[in-house]
Amino acid sequence: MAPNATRRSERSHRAILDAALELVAELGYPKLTIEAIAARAGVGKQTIYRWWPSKAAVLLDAFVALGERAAREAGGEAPYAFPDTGDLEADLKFVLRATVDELRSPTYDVPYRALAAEGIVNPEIAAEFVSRVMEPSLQLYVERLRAAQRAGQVAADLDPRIALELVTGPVTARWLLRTLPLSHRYADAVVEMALRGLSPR
Amino acid sequence: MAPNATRRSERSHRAILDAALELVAELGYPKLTIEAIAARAGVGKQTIYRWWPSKAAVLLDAFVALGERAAREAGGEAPYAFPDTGDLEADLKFVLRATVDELRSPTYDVPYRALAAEGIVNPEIAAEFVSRVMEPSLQLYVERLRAAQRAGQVAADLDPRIALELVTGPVTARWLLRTLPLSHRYADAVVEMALRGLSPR
Amino acid sequence: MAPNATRRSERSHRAILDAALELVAELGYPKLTIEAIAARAGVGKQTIYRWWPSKAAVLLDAFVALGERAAREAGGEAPYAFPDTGDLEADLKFVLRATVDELRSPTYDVPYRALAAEGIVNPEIAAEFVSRVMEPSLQLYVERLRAAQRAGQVAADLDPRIALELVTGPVTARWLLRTLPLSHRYADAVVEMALRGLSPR
Amino acid sequence: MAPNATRRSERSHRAILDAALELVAELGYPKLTIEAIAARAGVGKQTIYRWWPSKAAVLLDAFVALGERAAREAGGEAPYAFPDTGDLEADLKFVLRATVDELRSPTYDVPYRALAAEGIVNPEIAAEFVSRVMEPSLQLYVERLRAAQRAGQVAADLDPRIALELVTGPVTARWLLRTLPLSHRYADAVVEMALRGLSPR
DNA sequence: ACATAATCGAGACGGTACGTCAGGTCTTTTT
DNA sequence: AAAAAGACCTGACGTACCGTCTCGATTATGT
Repeated sequence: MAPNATRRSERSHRAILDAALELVAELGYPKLTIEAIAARAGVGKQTIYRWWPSKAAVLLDAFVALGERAAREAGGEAPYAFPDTGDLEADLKFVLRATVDELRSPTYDVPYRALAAEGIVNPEIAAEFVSRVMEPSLQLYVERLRAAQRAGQVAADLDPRIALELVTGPVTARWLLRTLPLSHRYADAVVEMALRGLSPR
Repeated sequence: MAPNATRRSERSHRAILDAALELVAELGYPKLTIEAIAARAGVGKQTIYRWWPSKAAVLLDAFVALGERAAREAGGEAPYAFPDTGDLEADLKFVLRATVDELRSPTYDVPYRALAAEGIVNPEIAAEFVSRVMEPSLQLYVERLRAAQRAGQVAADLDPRIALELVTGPVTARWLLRTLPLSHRYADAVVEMALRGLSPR
Repeated sequence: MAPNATRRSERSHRAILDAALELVAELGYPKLTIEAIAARAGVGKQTIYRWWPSKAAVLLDAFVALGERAAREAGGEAPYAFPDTGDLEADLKFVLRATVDELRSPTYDVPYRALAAEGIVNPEIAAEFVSRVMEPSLQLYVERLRAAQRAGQVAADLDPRIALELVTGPVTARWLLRTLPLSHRYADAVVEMALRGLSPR
Repeated sequence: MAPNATRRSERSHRAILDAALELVAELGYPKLTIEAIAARAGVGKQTIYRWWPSKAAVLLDAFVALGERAAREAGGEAPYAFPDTGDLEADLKFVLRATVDELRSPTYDVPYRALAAEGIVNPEIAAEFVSRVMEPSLQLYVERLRAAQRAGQVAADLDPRIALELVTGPVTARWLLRTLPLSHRYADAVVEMALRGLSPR
């Protein structure tokens, strides 16, 4: 029943992930089909069904692989580093602007959205998506915020895991629901408000 | 070409919306089909295609109608009022806790998620969803925040349309991506952090 | 469940039967597929599955329709007449030679064989095949033999339903199993032996 | 290319033939698959493809082996003897009744039919089937009929190869096409008619 | 009051993709 | 060298829905 992973064809594996990303970009997620992925990858449908339960699972693997490849190509040493210049506001703005850029780049936007949409409706995919895509970067926020707490730049009694959402939540929500467009200006405004709070000083 | 809305069968219209909500709750959005809606509503498929372009559009109408019905049954006069007790923090917590409750009730959760998921991938639905479902309630935040600014409880130079997202964004993001569970405690923490900011005072 | 036959598309019906006969001639029965029939007929697969349970059933209908068409084109009055010149031996030879010709003509041979083969392994098809294709012609033998009994040319105590098989059985068996080739000479020999018997007179 | 038969595993060979017969009895010929045979025989698929070109070929070998085994178990010396009591009619009835019994026994019926069906549509299998299964027994008829001719019980000018078909053809045809059921009574009637002929004496 | 035209329920149709099965080839490891 | 195991590409299966279309049957005015 369970296939023997040691005999898996690495050639086909790669081709499937590549085809999935290409096709989701060309057609959009709803028109992405397993049949088309198989055809584009030059692979039998069964080879996809043998290793993945759904098109969402394929796309998730493809997206994670894309991230890994990008990381490998970019900085060799510090793949997912969060800057720490000592200036928390500047660091948060830098990262949040980078996030906005990523969310607006077509390479990431389409599969990212697709996986988010699938996850909204499909808890298993959501769990995988969160643990493999979201959490690793969120964890970097936690670490940076803890450093800021140690430096006295963030109130010591705050839960950093919640604090981070004050910064990322607004951007994520805007991006997903398209209530209003994302911009660097918006990222900056969110960081400033989050740090200073709404109440006047 | 364009059907004459005055001749529309109100009976069928209602039956379709009801069937859509029932079925999305029973089967989940991906397994919801126009054919099943038609069968459950005792209606020809064409009657659905005549009035709606997609299952998402049907569900959106059904969901809006559900909201209107609920509002009609609840408070007769002020359907979507935002409390203003003078205590901004209390008012925000009250509303945000209510939002959390709504997002966790199965009646709302399933179709709400479905529409959000569709919107993520389908800009037209997103636009309709935002303008008919999201914006009306967000606008209430804007008004309440403006009142708070007049009362000197919120910094006067802040854009209330962005400020509100500091409060709602984290909740929306958690709900959509299921990073961590929603709770009243979380709602309170978000309001407190948003008002006071992360930096120590 | 059961489709409404009054709404059936006569256009598609014909196209399917025609395509089935064409394709079985081109590819042979084992390579005949419902998918190919649908494609050739310009029809959705479901339209075939709606009206027939299997490719054998399609082919059976197609073959019967072919026979009816041929009969309509040939003699308008007596579609399946058995000659009665008074000379039983001559009449039997005439009919058996015609049978041999038919069995050797590619138009009939391929689908005929296919249906026989399917029937051998599939009793439902066999029953339909026998009642719709075989029995009508065998019944003509019965009538002719009864006439011959009345005329004193065939022993009165013989069961004509069995007697006929003495004539047709050898031809059918040779044709199906391909033990030896069919020919007019063989047809004549069978008729002569059947009438006179193997024992010397 | 051509495998070396001396290194062939007799164990696997037997297991494959046994599995083929078991499975064709359980599932019927159309649902018999090479994969199932391999699984049942505890054998790799390639081991089947190495030695046989098709499932029909496997089944043919299995069926022949079955016959040989039965013959070995039954009479040791004269495996396929045709009785010659001097009474041709009795001898033919005896053999034809035995044939009817065999054709009605499930052990033989299913694979026999399967091979016949395959042969009808596939001339190569037909040729092998005829030469290995049919002809050996038909040859016995030829010899018996020749003896009868020498004894003056059969007209000397008849071709025994055709004469035999007058007896076996009707039975074979009935069996294959299932026009009417086989029985000892039917076998007897056929023998009587074949010997005496249809014409009155 | 009735003719008439649009809507309605029903569902057949040409399609596309589904997820599964098996065919026949190929490769890896074991005997 | 052959065998057991099974991954692979291929192609067909039979099913589910899509969105379009054609049918009477049923409203629901607008003359």
